[in-house]
Amino acid sequence: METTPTSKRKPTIRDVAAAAGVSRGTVSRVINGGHWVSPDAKAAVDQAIKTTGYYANAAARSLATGRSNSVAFLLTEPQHLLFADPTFSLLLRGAAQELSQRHMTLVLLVAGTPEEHVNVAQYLGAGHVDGVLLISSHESDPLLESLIATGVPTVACGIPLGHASDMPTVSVDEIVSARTATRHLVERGNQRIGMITGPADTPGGRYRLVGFREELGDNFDPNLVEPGDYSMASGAAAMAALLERAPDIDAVFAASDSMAAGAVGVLRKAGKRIPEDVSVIGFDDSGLALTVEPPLTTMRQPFEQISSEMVGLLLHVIEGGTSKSVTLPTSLVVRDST
Amino acid sequence: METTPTSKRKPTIRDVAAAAGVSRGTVSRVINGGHWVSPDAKAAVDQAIKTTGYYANAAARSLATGRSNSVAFLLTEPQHLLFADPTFSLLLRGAAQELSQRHMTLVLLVAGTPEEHVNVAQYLGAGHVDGVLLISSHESDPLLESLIATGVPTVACGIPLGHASDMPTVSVDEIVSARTATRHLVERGNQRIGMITGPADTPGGRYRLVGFREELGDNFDPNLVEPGDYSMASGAAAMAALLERAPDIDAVFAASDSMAAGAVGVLRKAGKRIPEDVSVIGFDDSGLALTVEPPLTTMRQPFEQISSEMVGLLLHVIEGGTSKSVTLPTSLVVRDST
DNA sequence: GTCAAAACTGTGACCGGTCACAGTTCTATC
DNA sequence: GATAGAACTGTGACCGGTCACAGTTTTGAC
Repeated sequence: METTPTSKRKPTIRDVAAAAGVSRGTVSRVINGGHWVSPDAKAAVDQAIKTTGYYANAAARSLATGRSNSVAFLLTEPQHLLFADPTFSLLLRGAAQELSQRHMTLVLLVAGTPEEHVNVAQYLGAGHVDGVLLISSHESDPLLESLIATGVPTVACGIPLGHASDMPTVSVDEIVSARTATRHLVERGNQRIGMITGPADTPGGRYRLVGFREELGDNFDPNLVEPGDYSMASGAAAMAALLERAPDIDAVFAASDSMAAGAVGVLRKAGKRIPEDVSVIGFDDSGLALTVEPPLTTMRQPFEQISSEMVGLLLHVIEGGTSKSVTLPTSLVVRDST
Repeated sequence: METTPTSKRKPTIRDVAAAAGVSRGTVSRVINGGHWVSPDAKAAVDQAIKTTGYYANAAARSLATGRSNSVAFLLTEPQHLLFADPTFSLLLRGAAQELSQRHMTLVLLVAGTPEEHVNVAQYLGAGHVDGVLLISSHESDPLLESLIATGVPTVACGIPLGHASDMPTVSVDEIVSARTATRHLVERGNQRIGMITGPADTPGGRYRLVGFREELGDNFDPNLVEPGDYSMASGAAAMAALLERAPDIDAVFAASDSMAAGAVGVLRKAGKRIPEDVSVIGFDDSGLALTVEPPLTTMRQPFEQISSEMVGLLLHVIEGGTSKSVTLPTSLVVRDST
């Protein structure tokens, strides 16, 4: 302990007030924008803050104001899927950035196991955060109920199945996007088009399949549909199943880039050339798309915009504004896999 | 608004006390373990908590106890590198899991830009978290100084250059690991072994090169070393540079799997077969290693253990315990790229 | 020179918990 | 049946801010 300048307890607003020769109230005013305080007083306080090394105590402030200036980024996936999906990372990065610009903090909450569910419910109930960014939600998720019950402001990414109108959402038009992807394959002349879907209890899992089916119309063959869970491994497994059931398959639409990447691996091992023998299109444009050989054609989701819109909406609701939902467009990115 | 049970303000400990017919103190005791309270009183309080829907207010508790029951997961990389590196995700997941088991919360802080640096310093200064998990630190990082200055308990991942003894750390033996990787290539009979290093101002960037050089001894050729920044793109660029400078290169050791993956892409495009023409070994075993074709031989870092040790050490320091550092072993995982 | 409004400042109450301490009841022991 | 100690309970002070309000000074218009 050669250096012991940390010996004393942290300075409080009273210490600063004393040092500056003013009252607590004046110091508080300076901290919060400095309106209605004389230049002299402000200068003295600024100086005192510097010399004392003062930081406003977060807990005390929260207690007094009822605001915490932080929001939760809530993931409800089982752990092993969480970070496998680059989608989350993109949203996380975007949200963190957007929030930090507004001097708010992102608290990452993971509610994978039932045990964690109660932890999280407790945490949110304790008023630890001002709002919640709900990232992935499966149908009839119990957490959704308790979120609605506690009344904490929430914005969902994608429209939670069964709770379409319970909270503001930011989403892409799944059906239109899926139709665009499917049409792209049709226009390329593919005849036997398969699909690897996401879980049926997620909006992306359900509605991308709807779009796929709608676009194919009479050519839709339920035998060419295989479910996955968005992970690369599940994409590989699904592709293997499809290949076995329908060796003549000449194109596949995967509901995520990860699954598309898994599918590509299987196809290559099976001796198929991409796109000559089988075309592959993914969904997300998650950065992974470029690392696959060949680079994936995919439906680009505007993640930057999604996270920024989510934060914007959430803050608006927190401030007491009325809630509304936003739908953003996707775009087809053609690369070498089709 | 068909259901409006959320109308009234949240119940406080006083409401619970009143409902249970006991005092605030007794309620507080029940919440915190229930010692020294009669079974009758405890039952009444438990019941009252349920009927009122009470949750202890986090801010009030923090203010009174001086603890926040949350720790920061602090990243200091520029944004674009952050989530490209799967390493972070692994550590994040591990830490979140470990903390949630102890009913603590993980707060993700990103300090990429200088502006974010001051935000973060402020946040930490405000006592918002009980401790900090410092993930990636470049030499002479200003944030490091302010961390040390504010005296907030911190545990670093990897030994921060220039601050070796200023805080507890959890790390792997970089030099030994790099020697093991290099020896593997030598034992395979490779003669012209190159290396793609990490940034020289990070411990992994510096010491993995040291190990590489030590192991090669007189066979070390500085011409076969090219720096990267751990990203896939930088790995590709470095590999291209090496290939141009030394077309006879027959093996390459990359300081991360991401860079190895980038290198593999370039090698394949250059018509090199892996491992017949050029062997590639990575570092991390980050999950990416398995997605590369061929699957990467790599040095496995025990991320699960690293994050769990970090959390353990940090909590120990927070509780006032003495600090110590931990070094964990890596292991060679041989796959098809060597 | 008067007076009202604007600009500035200080004070006490309050946010919702925890904690130390004092007070009460219950048990066990001699 | 007195007494010590353990088990249990309630009270007031306190954590460190914010806020409403009251009080003081300055400004400007007539």
